[in-house]
Amino acid sequence: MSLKHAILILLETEPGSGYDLVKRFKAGLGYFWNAKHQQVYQELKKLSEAGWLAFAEETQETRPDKKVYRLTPAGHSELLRWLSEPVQPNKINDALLVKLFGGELTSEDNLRTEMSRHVAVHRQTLDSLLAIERDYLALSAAQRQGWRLPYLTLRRGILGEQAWLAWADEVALALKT
Amino acid sequence: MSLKHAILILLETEPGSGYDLVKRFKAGLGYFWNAKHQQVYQELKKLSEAGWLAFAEETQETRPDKKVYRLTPAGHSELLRWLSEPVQPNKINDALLVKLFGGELTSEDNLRTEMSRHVAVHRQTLDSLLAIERDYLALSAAQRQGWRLPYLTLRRGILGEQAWLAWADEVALALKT
DNA sequence: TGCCTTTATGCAACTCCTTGCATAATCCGT
DNA sequence: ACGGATTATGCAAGGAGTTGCATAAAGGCA
Repeated sequence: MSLKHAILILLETEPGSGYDLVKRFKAGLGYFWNAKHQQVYQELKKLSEAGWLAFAEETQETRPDKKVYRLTPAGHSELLRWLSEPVQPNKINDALLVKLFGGELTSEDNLRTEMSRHVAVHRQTLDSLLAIERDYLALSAAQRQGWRLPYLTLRRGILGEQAWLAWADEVALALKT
Repeated sequence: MSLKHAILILLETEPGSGYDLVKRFKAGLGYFWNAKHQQVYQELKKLSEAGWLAFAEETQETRPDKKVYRLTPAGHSELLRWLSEPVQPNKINDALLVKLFGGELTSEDNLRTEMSRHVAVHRQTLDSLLAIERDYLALSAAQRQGWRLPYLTLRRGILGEQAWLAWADEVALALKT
């Protein structure tokens, strides 16, 4: 999987600690790659052992000490290798659809409630993605240049959420009977 | 996770062997819940041990023997319990977006090639979903009734793939520079 | 005759990911 | 003064999912 490579990408841009990475995941990459803090720490350990990362322990006085990780040359070339190699198309595992598929066995009311719970989540995600898009579009053309590719991933999030919500409308209509 | 429950749903509709289930996954549920044959067999074993499934060994003459699994009453009530309980919103792990996010480190040509590979896959998926939809719409209103909810999951697939392809057009435009 | 596909199931070993717990200092609000 | 959030890292155990291998008989095609 590519948690490894997501971490390499983030650290390539800027070295940081596990804790930093978790925050950076939440701020951006996290919309299309999920990772709990545990997994990040475990992966950092493995990546160090593999020789792709090196860390320096930084002693802090008012904060707990931290390990600042950065790519080694081997890590850098591994990242380039991965980028040049095809990634496999995403596999989907969507429990909500499983539930809907088998929904004859439960009440429509239950399905409607479940749907509205999910609609709320998706609407909120869409809102925050649109807020990020507004910030991006407010930048000067020169500044936008650096975020060109991440912006395309943001667009994927926006179009994906909009399609999800359009689908939810269809479902609401079908369950109204 | 809900591979367990996907299997329960399929077997509730009709008992079958592991081999049957794998085929049924490929035919329908597989568009939104992936499982390799290994995992299906492992899961069937666990579900039997948990008392949610029972199996009968069927001796066949011209074919290898098989185990036909069906829900026990405990399995049935577990399925109802699961259906009545909220499922958590889906987490996304999309390696292609990770790659695009870090795409500055590689050539645009590489990104374009990668995208067209994925476009081909998504177009094909969309085509087969649309073919299934045509079959569904050709049914009589009475027949359609039984597939009402699975049809909604099919719609999710169709709208999702269309949105994906619309996004790919945006990306193609952005990478044309 | 020889080879590939289909039917049918499974072990073993591994990686990936989640859950629960644990520690410890500091900052901030009430 | 007390409690909760923030900063910072990690172990241990287990569940979920992948990869590679193994077996075995029958059907279809060239």
